[in-house]
Amino acid sequence: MTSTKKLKQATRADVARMAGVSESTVSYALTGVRPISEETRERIESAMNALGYVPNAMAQALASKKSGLLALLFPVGERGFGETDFEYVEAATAAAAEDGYQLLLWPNAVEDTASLQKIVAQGLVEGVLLMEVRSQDPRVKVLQESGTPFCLIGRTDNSENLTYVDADFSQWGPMAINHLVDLGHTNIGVISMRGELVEAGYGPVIRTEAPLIELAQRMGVTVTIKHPKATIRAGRLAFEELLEEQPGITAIIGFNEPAFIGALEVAGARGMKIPEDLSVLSFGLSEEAATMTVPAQTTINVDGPELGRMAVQYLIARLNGDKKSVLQKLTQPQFFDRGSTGPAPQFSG
Amino acid sequence: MTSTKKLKQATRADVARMAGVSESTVSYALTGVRPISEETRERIESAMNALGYVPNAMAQALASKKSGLLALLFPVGERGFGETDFEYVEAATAAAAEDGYQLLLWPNAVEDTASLQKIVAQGLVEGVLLMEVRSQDPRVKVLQESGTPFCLIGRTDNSENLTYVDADFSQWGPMAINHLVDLGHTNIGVISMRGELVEAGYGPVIRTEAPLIELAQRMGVTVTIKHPKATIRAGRLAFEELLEEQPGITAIIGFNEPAFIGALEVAGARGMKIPEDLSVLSFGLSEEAATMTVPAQTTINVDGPELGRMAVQYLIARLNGDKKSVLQKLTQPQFFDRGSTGPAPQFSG
DNA sequence: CTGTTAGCGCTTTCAC
DNA sequence: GTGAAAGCGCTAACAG
Repeated sequence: MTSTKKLKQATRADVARMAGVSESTVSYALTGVRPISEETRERIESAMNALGYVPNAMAQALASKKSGLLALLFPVGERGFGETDFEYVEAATAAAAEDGYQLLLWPNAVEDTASLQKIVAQGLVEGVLLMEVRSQDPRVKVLQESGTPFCLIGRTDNSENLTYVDADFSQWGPMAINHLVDLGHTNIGVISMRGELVEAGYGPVIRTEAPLIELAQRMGVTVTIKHPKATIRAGRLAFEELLEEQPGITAIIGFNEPAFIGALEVAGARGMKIPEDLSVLSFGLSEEAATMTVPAQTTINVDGPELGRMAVQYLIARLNGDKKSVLQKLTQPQFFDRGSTGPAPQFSG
Repeated sequence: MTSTKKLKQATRADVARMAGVSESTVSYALTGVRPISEETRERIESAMNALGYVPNAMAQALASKKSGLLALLFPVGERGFGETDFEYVEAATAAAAEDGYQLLLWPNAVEDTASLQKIVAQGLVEGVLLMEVRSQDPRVKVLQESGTPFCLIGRTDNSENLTYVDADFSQWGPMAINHLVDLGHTNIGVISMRGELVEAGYGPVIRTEAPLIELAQRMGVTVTIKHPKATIRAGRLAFEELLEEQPGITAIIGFNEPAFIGALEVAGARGMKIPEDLSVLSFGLSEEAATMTVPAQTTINVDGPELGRMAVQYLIARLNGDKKSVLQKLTQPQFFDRGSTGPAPQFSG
């Protein structure tokens, strides 16, 4: 048998009876909200142990209007930077557990606001975490109107008054440029995300590219950006174009995983050695992926676990009644030097 | 403001009052458990719409003893085959949602049976899904004793009477051997998992290696298995040893991601071309990782989504009172030919 | 310091 | 077909 009969759990009434006190006294002994004599407390505790008493979560939730549950809303079919996603989830779950909360997974299409509305109206969860936030995210309004506390992992365009955590993409470009310029590179290519995302105003691309371009200009560095589709093939073409337009390129930055693989294939096919002939650096590439290439890739990444953790903490702060403080955080990028960048090659011709 | 004041949800009493019926009639209208006159039903429905009524999940759960929640117990700090994990979770979540259940994430150490016990005693969840199951898994006993229905993703040694889904590892080896033998290979190396796992009787390794060896022998194929630690360095050494012992090796199978990267590095350094000089095949490598290498890797994988989905379905079957049928499933391996295997090279010397 | 007493919002038996 | 009423197990005033 997979499961034996479900044995009946002891209730507070049982404990009260056995300890010879009232039910409420048992409650207060548990919460410590009011003083209990040492002797009573002991009687209650031994009764609880004897009965193997564990408070019923649902009754507690119903009576107190606190379920101890947080929802993690993750859109189905929309993946951010690959597999890093699970890191967020793991870290968020752990952070929640630390404060006595549990995480509920809610897969949901971004547009499906009807379900969202229903789901929060059920009163099951106390607060909501939003992943894969769009610059115009319809879910935000629904949550605001329902009065459910929430925290974004990411940002909308208009997020001044929202609670959120996000990667500070504005630092990624400058970090990369500085690193490469320090190595002597002055002509850099970028295999960025597909054009539609840029046109759609997708936050991460926009916030990354602008400061990158700006710093490059200030430093007198040539930067050429391509926006191929997210396929290996498109990446190959993009890099070939890049080399055509800028034969002097000595470094490339990738922000589009499949396309960047294509670019690296072309580099390999042309006999360009990494990092001797070409320095290579990826944005937002998971450790697993970064170590699969030969050589492994130097990356600039979002700190997923930190993001997940902070989001939960902010949300819980709101639940605890913090209505006033501005709870917004941009996390520092992580730089992993795995040796795929090196000094700019000297030109022989 | 992140959140406006939480507006009071209409209750069933409100609906009943507005529709001019009793509370219980509203309930029955909702569940359809007993016949309701067309006219009454309409009055109730319009009242519900007018009030924007949504049943309170917690009250429902308390009264009916059905929370609609399933727990997904995933051990912290123990990762199976890399990032495939999230696939299981996503698929499981979706499958649960289809049947009106929600998935609760419970990070938990395998040994922490005390927390597990407490957690199921709370009565919050109706059933439990176990990931990363060990051959001797202490959590199984706890769940059995508590009478909580559960389903394993994986297997214990003694799982005849348990509900589980697992990858059919016994097919992986033969599938790989057949594929390689078809291509003419007769001397094959395996970079498998670290030795401790084998000694500890870790299911996936044991179940994979034995049939692989057996079939190889039957087919007269030389197979040499190494069990390096899960590091690139260990993998390099292991492959060098392999080449030393078996200079005629023409194909290698990887079941240890970091180590296999090391092996591939050595192959590259020695100028062995894939697949011309060396055929390469990986077990349990995620698509992302498999496409990062050049060339991309042919893999034999567990069908994560299928596993997650089936696990939920089996669990729900148990919840629905199916106590008798044997609910056990071994899923077929997935073969992805990405071109890293090819005809065995002809010896030139 | 402790007990009494209403509920929380819904399910479900019993009765008409 | 419909209603009344007794809980589910716990919380939180309100009373000492």
